Amino acid sequence: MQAVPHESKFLLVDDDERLRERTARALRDRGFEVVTADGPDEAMAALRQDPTHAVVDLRMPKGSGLPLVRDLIRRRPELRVVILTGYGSIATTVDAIRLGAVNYLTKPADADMILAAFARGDNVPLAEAPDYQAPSLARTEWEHINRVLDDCGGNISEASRRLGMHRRTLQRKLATFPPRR
Amino acid sequence: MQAVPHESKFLLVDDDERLRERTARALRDRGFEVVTADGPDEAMAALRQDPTHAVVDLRMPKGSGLPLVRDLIRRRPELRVVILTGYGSIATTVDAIRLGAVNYLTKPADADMILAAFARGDNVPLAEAPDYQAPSLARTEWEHINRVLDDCGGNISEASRRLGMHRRTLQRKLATFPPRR
DNA sequence: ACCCTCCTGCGGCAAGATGTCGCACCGCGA
DNA sequence: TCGCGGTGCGACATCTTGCCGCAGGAGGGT
Repeated sequence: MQAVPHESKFLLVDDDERLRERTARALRDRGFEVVTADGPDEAMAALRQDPTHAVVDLRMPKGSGLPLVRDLIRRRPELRVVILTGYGSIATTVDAIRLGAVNYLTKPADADMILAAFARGDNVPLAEAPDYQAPSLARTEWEHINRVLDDCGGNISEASRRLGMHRRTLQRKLATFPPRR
Repeated sequence: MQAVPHESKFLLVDDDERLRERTARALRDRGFEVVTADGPDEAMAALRQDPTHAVVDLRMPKGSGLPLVRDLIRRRPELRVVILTGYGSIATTVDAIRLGAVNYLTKPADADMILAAFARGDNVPLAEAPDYQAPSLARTEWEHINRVLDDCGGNISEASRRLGMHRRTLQRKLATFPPRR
């Protein structure tokens, strides 16, 4: 697995400005150039700055990011795209890969995860020994909670509603295992 | 989403004979031709019977099904392949899609799910409204349990160990929500 | 300022779920 | 036949959860 070339230029597409800028900064700190866009139109326009890699959030206010992925790749076939997907929504991930994305990322993704996704996306590891380890129930629960919580922008009440659990319970769970970040 | 043509011929690749034959029968009952294989070698050999669609289990005793997917598609580019993946192991699913598989299925998959996967795999639904519904915790827990349990061949003790929960607890959960099948 | 709504954190209690024993039984291979 | 591991189930202590309630804060509308 080779690393991402240092002269790469990233295009970040996400509607959440805070998250986007934070990630952008993290990538810049690592010496990469970064351009950002908060929606499909801006993203297409940003192609003029010739990014080499793109990170696209699949779930944006103005519809799915899927058409954007298609358009980006159509316009710039050499552009390497990874998608940011909310929950482990495999279905749309699969769609995105079919459209030419090289990899996917689940939502709370930091700069290192992004770089790893690109590095890994460039070559399909055929030899990979899938010594499938069944994740423990506690672990999947934990990840799902984190994902939904992140998806609700940290809103505990909202997250508890979506998760179908009592707010007090979520609070207690979060107190037990402190959420990352 | 168009249906799978009636003159399709399926190739089922799975090391579990019972499951394989059961699925084969289900597909034959729906009027399709079916050939089966219990491993990569048999699968490649079965290409001589000119299947149009293939279902490949990614997790087989002799290593990953990934190389097989690649070889199948390389030899028969027009062959439509969907993969059978254990848990929501997105990573290998993504690899398989990159290799040219048209869709994926999670493990306890019946004939109808297989047909649906093929039907859906033929066209990427760009318009799909991703009205992401966060699945409830209970639901994801339920699905994960089912997957692992299936993966352990129905062995409750083994599944409880992998899930990190007490056997008695798993028993009780299974008694409450009866597992499908 | 006022009201209203929503979110947050937390205490407490009853009800429910879980961990941990133990026991009887069964199938299988040495 | 023995040992091993799986299964189903009962009982009980203990942890977890649901469901109250309350106080405080942030934001919007009047």
